[in-house]
Parts: sequence; C-alpha cells; structure tokens
Amino acid sequence: MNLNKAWGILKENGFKETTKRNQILEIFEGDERYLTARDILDVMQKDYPSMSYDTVYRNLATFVSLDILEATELSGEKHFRMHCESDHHHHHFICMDCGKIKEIPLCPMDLLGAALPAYEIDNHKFEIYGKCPECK
Amino acid sequence: MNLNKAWGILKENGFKETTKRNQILEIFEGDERYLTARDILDVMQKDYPSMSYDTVYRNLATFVSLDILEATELSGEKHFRMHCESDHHHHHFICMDCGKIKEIPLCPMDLLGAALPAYEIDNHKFEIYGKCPECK
DNA sequence: TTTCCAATAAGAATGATTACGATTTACTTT
DNA sequence: AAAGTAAATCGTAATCATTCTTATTGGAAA
Repeated sequence: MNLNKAWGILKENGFKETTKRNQILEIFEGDERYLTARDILDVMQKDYPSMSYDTVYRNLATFVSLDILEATELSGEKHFRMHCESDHHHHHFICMDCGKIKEIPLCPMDLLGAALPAYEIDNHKFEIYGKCPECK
Repeated sequence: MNLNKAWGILKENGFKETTKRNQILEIFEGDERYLTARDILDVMQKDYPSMSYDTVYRNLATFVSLDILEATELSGEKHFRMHCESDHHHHHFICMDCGKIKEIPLCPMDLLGAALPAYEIDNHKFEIYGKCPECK
C-alpha cells in the first residue's frame, strides 16, 4: 500500500485530505514495522507540537476500517502497519526486536477445512513471534 | 487441570495455601470459559467484600507462570482459563458468545517446518474465533 | 468569499492493570 | 500452644492506553 492508493481509498469514501492525515500515512509508508499510537504521536509532535492523541487514534481507526492499515495486538498494545500489497490471504512472522514482519504465504484455516462443522467461524489469528535473521 | 493438581504445583513451588487462592482456583475449575480479572473479582467480592484487584491480578499472574492457568488477550482484555489437561500441543477455537473453547488438535507450525530458516521462532499464536453450535 | 460539516485540539474521563506502604495470615520453630 | 517470619492481602493511589466531550479550526463546495 502506498500513499496514492491510500488517498484514492480515502477520497472514494468521502474523507478530506488533511496535512495530519497525510503525515500519518507518510510515516507508515516509510516504516515497515508495527507502530503504536504513541510512536505516531511522538513523530508528529516534532512538526505539530499540539497534535493530540485523539487525532491519532481516530485516524488509525479510520485507516484500519478502510483496510489501509492492518492492526494487531502485541503485548497488550495495539500496533499498526501499512496493509500488505499481496492480494492473497497470508499471515506474519513478527520480529519482536525490530518489529519488522515476514509474510507467511500459507494459512492454517485451509487445512482445518471441515474440521469444525456446526461451528460458525468469524475470524482467526495466526502469528509467529521471534527474531529475524538481522536481529538474531 | 483440577484443584488437587494445581495445589500440588503451588506447594512444590513454595506458595502458601490461602482461602482466596483456593476460591480463585475453584472458580476456574467450575467454569470452562475464558474469564477476566473483573469476572473473578465480582464473584469473590460476594464472599469477601474487601477483596482487592491486587490479589486477583497477582494470583492470576502466579497461576499463569506455573502453567495452572492459560491466558489470552481477547478484545484488549486479558482472559484466563484452566490449563488444558491434554498433554500434546494444540490450539483453540473460542466462542465469542459464551467464551467456551474447543481444542484444535493440530498446529500450523508443524507444516511450516523449515519454511523460516535463519529465523529464531520463540512463540506463536493460533486461535479461531466465532460461535459454537450452542450459541449459533 | 461564505458557508457547512468534517476534522482537530485540549483536556477530562474511563477502564484495565500495576505499585506500594500497612496490616494480616499461613506456616515454621520453639 | 505461643511466637516469629516471610508471604499474602488490603486499601488506595498511580499509571498506561484509549475514548469521550466540547469548542474551535480547516477543507472544499456553493
């Protein structure tokens, strides 16, 4: 996901182009790690000392709802990153040192198939945690 | 996991037998759902109006560290339940309505095998969320 | 340019969790 | 059984992430 595509989605859905919104997206475009709301605020406040948490959280929620960002909960805190470009469903290895991810092309749900008849499956989470080759 | 086994582990590790601790364990023994710290406190305060959060959280952390309870984070809150009896590694389907679980006997990590060479894998999470047959 | 409504700022509120000094309790030793 | 000791608990306050509220600002349409 890049800035242009993100703005396309936002415009399609009637969201206004604001400087704050743009800078939040720029931060994510330039960082492949999972970031917290605080991470974003810290960067933003260098340029906008009056930046508020509310603006960060509100926009992060907007971006996630439009599939511009993807979110996961790591050690009790919500983390965000640009939504993957790859069009097919996949999962992530997450480096707990640097926060970078590696795509895992397969999904365990494929194998489960009809292993859970009578169950309504709404969602699933599969994540692998550890250290990437660079951090090891 | 039952009360006796839990107390065996606790005694082995030098923990004292207290009434509060015992009642927390009894609650988990009698409930197969994932419960929050608040759930525990609410039940306990009927018998012990002075019960404090500190006691709940401290004991939950103790129990998890001794593998008496297992924990997971559901919609931003830590949830706990008795550690499964089954000796082999498995995962869970979790009903988001009633909180009950169903064991999934297979683990996606088996398939990944050597798909992540050079990566240090410390941990993984695989959970399926939805509605169980009773709640559907 | 003016107007309208979304977007933001500022700060208070909330909810979960942790921390801490004072007190009580369980277990050990006498 | 009584006393000693360290663990466990209480009561309360602090902290952290997140959300809410109200007034103000800013983007874009008329």
